[in-house]
Amino acid sequence: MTKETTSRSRKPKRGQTREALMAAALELVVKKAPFSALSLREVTKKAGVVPTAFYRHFPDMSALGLTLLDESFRTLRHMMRQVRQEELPNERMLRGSLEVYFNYVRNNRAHFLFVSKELAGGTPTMRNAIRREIRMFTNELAMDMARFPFLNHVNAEDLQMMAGLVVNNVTALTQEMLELEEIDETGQREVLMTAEKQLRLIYFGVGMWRSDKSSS
Amino acid sequence: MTKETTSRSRKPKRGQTREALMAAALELVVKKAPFSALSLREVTKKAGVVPTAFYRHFPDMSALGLTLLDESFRTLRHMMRQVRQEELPNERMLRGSLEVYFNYVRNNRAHFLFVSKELAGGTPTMRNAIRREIRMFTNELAMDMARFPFLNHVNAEDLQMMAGLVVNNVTALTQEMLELEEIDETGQREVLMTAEKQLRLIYFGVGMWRSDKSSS
DNA sequence: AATTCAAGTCAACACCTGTACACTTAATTT
DNA sequence: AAATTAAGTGTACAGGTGTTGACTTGAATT
Repeated sequence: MTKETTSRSRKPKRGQTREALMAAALELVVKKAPFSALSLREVTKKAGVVPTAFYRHFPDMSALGLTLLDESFRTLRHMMRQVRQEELPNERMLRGSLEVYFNYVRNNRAHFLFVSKELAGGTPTMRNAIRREIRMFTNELAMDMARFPFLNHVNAEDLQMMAGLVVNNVTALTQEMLELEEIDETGQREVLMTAEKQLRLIYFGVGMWRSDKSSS
Repeated sequence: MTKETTSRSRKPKRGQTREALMAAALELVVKKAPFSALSLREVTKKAGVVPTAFYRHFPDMSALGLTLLDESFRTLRHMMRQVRQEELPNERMLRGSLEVYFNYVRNNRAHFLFVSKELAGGTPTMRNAIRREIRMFTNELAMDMARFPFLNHVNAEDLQMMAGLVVNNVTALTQEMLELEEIDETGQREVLMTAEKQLRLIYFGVGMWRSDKSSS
């Protein structure tokens, strides 16, 4: 009967203050300052809760930050997995993938803003966590490319280099996108078109690449 | 006689507190936190001066930030101008240019760290100022490329796109470089080599590019 | 029905923050 | 030599900060 919520560590039923705190922090990041500049007190205030209540859910602000980071990447990884398993990369699907990705960015603006700001300005712990996630994406992309017959003759190191090139650019374009107003659809379309051209250019370059000269 | 320092607004002779304040802020950015998280008081403390002395040189912290930004880009522009006027871009000089650039980054680590952190986490004013500078570099690179016979048939929009691709990547690699310890020369060499390969790949892609289909 | 306990409140603390104001001092101008 | 002025100091205040400890409360466990 009342056993819906199982065993120990029952979910917070009515008191979803934890979520409120995370949402408040995220909102402040969007419209005020980088996460590292937020104070515990203003987060709790925005969450409509007394400062000391914070400690019932997180030991300190940096713990909140790491939770937020985890949340951001968990959903992003999920989306990436879907895009990836659709088809092997080729020029045709490029446009589609980019549209899906940037649409996702658009719908998760707050999380991306949070990550983007912390990537450069966060604590070392935070920065390393983010860079590790990005490296994971790069690795997965490199693995996908390895399966592409077109690239049989390219060695692992160069595949990594190519994937890095793509990821670097998408990251930069994402940040460019985040700088645009939410309503600026023209600007967003422009970024998308630039992205497509840049990736196509990379695609051409990849086609010409020869992994000779070994790795001196 | 005593007229060495001219007319009004004489240079601060002994009291080079202004420079001390800027140096202190820069040092704190390197080893503590993004500029936006620094307090006026800790900057003055590190500069060995009483808090209220700050106001003799800057109206507030954000003014110090803008001055720091100006200083950062003034010397960077100077270096870029030298590199640029050497020769038209081609594959041979690529390695050399990259070495010069990354060497410069290495020798101005504090300034680059400052800019890198403010690019994402600074005030809107700060972010816009930085993005404007970067856009200027992109434009200049596009102009250089336009002079390249190889690229006669590429229209202006696409040149801009290509320059953007290069700048995006160099920016990302610069940040990667800044994450490395100052003593990690192996890592730095690796970044340099990756950079060279990535730009060469872009170079190949540029060679294949055709600006047809106009801009739909 | 009694008990336990997670999740909330309130009051208080020691500290750090930006800035105003009045004062000194040494150098430059007159 | 006298006057001015840029650049430094010390004190003070009102406000924000993280964190403590003791208290309340209502729902889940027993």
